[in-house]
Amino acid sequence: MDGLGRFAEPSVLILASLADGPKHGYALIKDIEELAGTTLGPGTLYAALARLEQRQLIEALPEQDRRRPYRITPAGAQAVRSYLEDARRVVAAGLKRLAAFA
Amino acid sequence: MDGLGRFAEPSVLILASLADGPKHGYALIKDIEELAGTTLGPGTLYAALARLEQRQLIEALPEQDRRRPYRITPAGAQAVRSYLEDARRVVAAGLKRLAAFA
DNA sequence: CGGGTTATTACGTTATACGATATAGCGCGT
DNA sequence: ACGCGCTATATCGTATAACGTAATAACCCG
Repeated sequence: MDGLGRFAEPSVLILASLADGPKHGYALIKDIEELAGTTLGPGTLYAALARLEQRQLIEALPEQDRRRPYRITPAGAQAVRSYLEDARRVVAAGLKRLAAFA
Repeated sequence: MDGLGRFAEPSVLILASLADGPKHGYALIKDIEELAGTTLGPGTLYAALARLEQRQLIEALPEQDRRRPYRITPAGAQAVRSYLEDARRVVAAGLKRLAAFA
């Protein structure tokens, strides 16, 4: 393992993935692999989904086949947008400092 | 409180702050407030410092006055750099999706 | 009808974030 | 001299969450 993990806050990755359109759990795992290069285990993913639904940042859609799709809510989109904008600033500031680092 | 926290992984913020030059704990709190707009409590900060030192991503310098300064190691710089570069990609991808979101 | 893929749920361990609290030296005004 | 607020660090407890593993089951294809 590296010193630090990678950037992989599951809830953020899930919301970002759902901005694309509704997806069910398994599809999220696959999409996030492409989006972020991280594979979320089922424990991580479904626990995070439950928390996000509880906070009303996502909402469940009617089950189809064996799939439980989720959709991002306006509150969820808002939350992830401000998170990502904040992150962009911090990441830029951090990289700038590192560039100057001997 | 917002739905999600802000982007604030203490260890990343600490390493980014130390890229500027060695600092002791209290100075880190102040610097990170400006860098990221987050105030780390003492519990968060000193615990994170201990973990980072244990992983040799930072190293302690001799105590001066009542201050215990830390310096980032090459391994620490490397770790935070790859973390931030990864984060930059993911954040950009996420914001792109959100921009297309109705 | 058997094996791999899709899909979800449940469980246990470990890490960590974070607030609260404790301690103490220091500088300054009165 | 006294108290107050700021600097500075340490420690404890709790709640949350990440994550691996395993269990379950339906589906498709050969």
